[in-house]
Order: sequence, then C-alpha cells, then structure tokens
Amino acid sequence: MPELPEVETVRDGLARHVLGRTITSVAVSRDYSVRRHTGGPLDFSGRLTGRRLDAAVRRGKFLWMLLDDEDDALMAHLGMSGQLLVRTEPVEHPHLRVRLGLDDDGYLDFVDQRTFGHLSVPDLVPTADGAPGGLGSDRHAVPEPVAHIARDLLDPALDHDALVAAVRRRRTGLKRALLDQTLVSGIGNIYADEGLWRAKLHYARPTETLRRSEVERALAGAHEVMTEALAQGGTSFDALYVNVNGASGYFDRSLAVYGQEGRPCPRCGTPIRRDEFMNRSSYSCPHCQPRPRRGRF
DNA sequence: ACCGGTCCCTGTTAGC
DNA sequence: TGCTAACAGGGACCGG
Repeated sequence: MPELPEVETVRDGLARHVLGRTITSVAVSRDYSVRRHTGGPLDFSGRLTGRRLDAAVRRGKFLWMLLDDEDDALMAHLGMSGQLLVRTEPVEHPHLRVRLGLDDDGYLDFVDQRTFGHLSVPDLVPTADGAPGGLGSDRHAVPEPVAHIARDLLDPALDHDALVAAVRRRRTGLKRALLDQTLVSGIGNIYADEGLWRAKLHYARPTETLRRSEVERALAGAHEVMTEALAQGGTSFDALYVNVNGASGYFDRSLAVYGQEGRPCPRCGTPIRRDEFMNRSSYSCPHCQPRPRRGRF
C-alpha cells in the first residue's frame, strides 16, 4: 500500500507531469470515491472543470493540488490501493474511479481497487503555526480536512522537541502513538514496525515511561526507513504502482520484521513473532524488542 | 481532551 | 472443485 515515501513519489510525479495543466473534463465512474466531497459528484466535477493545477503538496499521506492560486484544492488520499496515473491515452482499467481530462490531451486517472482512497475539492484554511502547509508549496494553508493532521517526519517545519514531549505526555502504547495522525502523520503499520525494530523498542512500551532518548530513537527509526524507501523507490512515477498490491521492490528486499513471522531476525537470528494488535498485526523480534511487564496496547 | 474500539471497501488467499 | 472466511489497513466516528 502507498505509505509516505510512495505518496511523496506520486507528489513529485504530479509536480513534474501535470503542473500548469488545465482540467477540461471530469468523469466520476464511482461515486464512493468522491464520498468525502461535501457537494457530491456533480459539484466535484463542476468545481474542477476549467481549473488549472498549480502545485502538488503533501502532508503525511494526504496529497493536494492547488487550483489557480485560489482558496481550494484537489485533494487525494490513496488509501490502501489508490493510484494517480498520468496517461497520454484513455487507457481502460477495471478499477478506474475518476478520470480528469487535461488541456494537453492527456489524462490524470484515479485508479483504486479497494476504494479506501478518495478525492475531493475542499476549501483551504490557514496553517495553525503560520508555516507552509506541507511539502511542495510555500503557501501557508492546508485543505480543511487536513487541518487536524500533524506534520510528518519529513516536514522541515516539524517541531521535533514538541513532538517528543507530546508523545511522552500520552498514556498509551508506543506504537499507538506513532500511528496517531494527530501526533505525527505518515507512519503506517509497516513503518511503525520497522522503525521500532531499528530502535529496539517493543510496540507496547507505555509512552509515559519512555525516556526522551527512546522516543527519539523510535522516531529516528521510522524516519530512516522512510528516507531509504524514498531513495530506492522514488524514481519511476509510472511504474511504481504497476503492482496493484503495492509491493514495491523496496519492501521485497528490505523488510526486517514486517510480514516475516518465523523468519530469523536480521540482527540476532531469533524467529520474528507476530501479535494481534488493533485488529491487525504487529511484528517484532522477541530478543531485540523485549515485551514490557506492563504493556499498553 | 484523551483514549480505544468499530467500521468502511473489495480482491486475494487460505481453509474446509 | 466450490464455497466461505480471514485478511490487508488509514482515518472518521463514537462512546466512555
């Protein structure tokens, strides 16, 4: 599934391929894919037709394109299986949900197998801290639905010390905190597990008992995995999501614990364990990441 | 204000 | 072989 590095790759691809293009037509083939747009599918199409795509911006896994320097934007969340594909021809696709026709006779297609992703055209609101809304634009504004989403680890305007302090003020498990979008955005299940393994910390460590240095290690671990994934996967915009299941080459080669139940830990050889966690899975090394006596899940 | 549980979707895979 | 159930998971939402 697209995690932050993949979304950043898409953002970069949009910035290089469709910036400055004007939308000439909008076709919504699945209403559910625009369910977050308040005015419905017709309003969605109406608000986009004739608009120029001016900048591609990202915060966490939210992505948006500014429209004509005005106070709204085309916003996308790719969910688990969403893809934004730049086409020169109207290619048929079984999971095509929205197609934007562009004034260079090309297309921007939103393809989404599992339809957890969505598009909308929300209004922009000023950022609370007066800094740029995200990566890709200097404009101090974000789409309204993104206003409560925290900055991510790759954001230059992220207040790192404040984040560490906020995590330690929480009374929850460490992994829950890492996944909490209102604390820090863009860390998904895979990156949380991989980051915690690098930091040698168990996911259920209670946040209120963590040392500052331990929180910093956990964040550094997640940052490291993201940076490496970005460096390896960030070159081919069109080919990135050819595999619908989202398994990029990076994940095939580089995962230490995620999905590796029973396989040896790359560091110590102990078989990786899998636990039920928040109705999904957590993978960790029983030796490198000892379970706390009183864990918070 | 904070915290944790539930649900939304659909294609693939595992199991009977 | 054909069916069902489990699984993948970010974020909105809701109740405590």
